Order: sequence, then C-alpha cells, then structure tokens
Amino acid sequence: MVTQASPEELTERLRDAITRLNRRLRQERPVGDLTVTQLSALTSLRIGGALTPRELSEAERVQPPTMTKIVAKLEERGLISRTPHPTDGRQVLLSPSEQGLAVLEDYQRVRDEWLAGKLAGFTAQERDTVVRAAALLERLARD
Amino acid sequence: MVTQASPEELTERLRDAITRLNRRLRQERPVGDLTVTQLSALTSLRIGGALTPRELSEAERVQPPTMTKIVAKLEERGLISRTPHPTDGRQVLLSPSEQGLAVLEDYQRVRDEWLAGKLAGFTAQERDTVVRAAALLERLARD
DNA sequence: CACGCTCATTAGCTTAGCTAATAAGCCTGG
DNA sequence: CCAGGCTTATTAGCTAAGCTAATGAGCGTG
Repeated sequence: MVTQASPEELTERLRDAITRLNRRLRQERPVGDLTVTQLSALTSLRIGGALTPRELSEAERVQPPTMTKIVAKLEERGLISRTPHPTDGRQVLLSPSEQGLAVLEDYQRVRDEWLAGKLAGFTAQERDTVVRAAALLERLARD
Repeated sequence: MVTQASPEELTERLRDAITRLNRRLRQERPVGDLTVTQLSALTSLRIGGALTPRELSEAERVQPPTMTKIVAKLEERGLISRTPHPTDGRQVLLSPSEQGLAVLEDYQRVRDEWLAGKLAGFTAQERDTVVRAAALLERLARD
C-alpha cells in the first residue's frame, strides 16, 4: 500500500475523525429516543446477559457512578429490570426487560439509518476496510 | 476479502467501537489540560487560519452557541486571540495566539501518547487499515 | 430608511462524564 | 465470633459538551 503517514499524523487524524464522527452519531438519535450511551449499555446487557452494575461499567469503560445514572434512565423507561444477587446482598443483577429486548429488536430493523445509509454508499472494498478497522478500533478501546 | 458482515452488524459494531474509543480518548488528557474538544477546535484554527466563530462551528460540526463556549475556554487560557472583522462589524476573527501555537507544538511532541503507543503496537498492515479507515471515517463525519 | 436577515452571544436545559463520600454487606484474623 | 477492613452501589456535587430559543448588534436591500 502506498498510504504512508507519520505516526503523529495518523494519531491526529484518527483522533479528530473519532471526535467528529462521535458527535455526528450522537446527533442521530431518532428511534425510541435512546441516546448512543444508553443504547450501548443496553446492547452490552443483551450480549452479556445478567450483569452487575460494576461489570456493566467495566464493559462500557465508564466509572460506576456514571453507570448508575445510565441505568437509572433505562429503568425509568422500563427497559431493564434488576434482581437481587443470589448470594451477595451488595450486588444486583441487571437484565434487559422484555420491553428492552423489543426496543433493541426495533432498533435492529431501523438500526442507525444514517450510518447504515452512508456505509451502503461505500464500495465493497471501502466497506471491507471499515469492517477490519472496526475490529481494530474495538481492540484499541478495549485497552 | 473474506471479511463479511451484514450492514446492520457492521453499523452496530462501528457505532459501539466509536463510542468506546471516544470515551477512552477523552480520558487521556494530560498535557496542558486541554480537552479533546478544545484541542480539536484549536487545531482547526491552526489549519484554517483566521476563522469566524460560525466558520469554526461548521468545521467542528457543532452549533454556534456550543462553539462560543469552547472559544471562551480557549480564550481564558490565552490560547486564541480575536480581532474585529475588517468589513463586517458583526463578525470576529479567531486565530491561535502565539501561546496557542506553542501549546500545539508541545502537543505535537507528546501527542496522544496513549493512542500513538497503541498504534505503534500494530502491524504495518493493521496501521495501513487504520490509515485508510481514518480517511473513510472523516468522510462519514463530513457528511 | 425600515424591515428582514445574519452573526455572536446569553440563558437555560440535558446528557455524560468525573471524584469523593456514604451506607450496606461480605469476609477474615485474631 | 466479631471488629475492622474491603467491595459494591449509590448519592452528592462538579465540569464539559452538546442542544434550542431568545436577544441585540450590524448589514443590506426594496
């Protein structure tokens, strides 16, 4: 590949691209009025099954008090339910409620119309780049 | 390429990766105490030269009142200076101050240590993927 | 030259994140 | 077997980052 960029340049460009794209994604929050943050947490719960707040905060790379707030919003909407931990009285288990799962399925249909539409406009090769980049970005975010 | 993913799946993974990586980037704000948002705006000013608040808000994909706040923070720190527009009394021209440029150069040295370190651990091919993906993400963010 | 537009800002709100402090529950060492 | 220390979740209180609506100043045109 001829693409050559200094590490500094790449870093800068990637950071700016992430910053702007993130802003853009947050602007698109039509269905169900869930924010990107809330959606991400709910998705983690669907994938991870019943998680404690701490586990969820770790999955989302957020501090526990931050997760408390996110969870509170999701609970207000009845999208998750909490059950006591079977053996540890301090802990609590969070799961998507039936309604929460229904919302996620709704999303899966209308999912991210804006981004999906954009990606549909890409060439197969570009999409392929994005696919592989997404995996790399996940690795970056995971630490 | 063998990587195959449904558009929905790709969309979801990309969104989550962006969300988490963005959170991660915001956690790393050591040098000079500039946030990612402030740094991005200051960088736009360095690249774009003297811009009006409106132009800067468009470059950063943010509403004008949001940019007013970001600019105020940068001004407090003496990192940008404002001069009256030569022909239009409503407008104002923003530029990085000498100190602002110095801070950016500082950054350029210590730039994004965490991300740069991570990228350095990638293979050449992976870096290449990220390079090309960064360009695609920029295009996505640009609309 | 009055009216309508644009620009920047202010006011006021929400979301999203943080740290520090608190209360409850668990567990272990003496 | 229980006192003290750790872990978990939450509360309190802060900042940053975003938005919309409203305001006031200045421009420009019919």
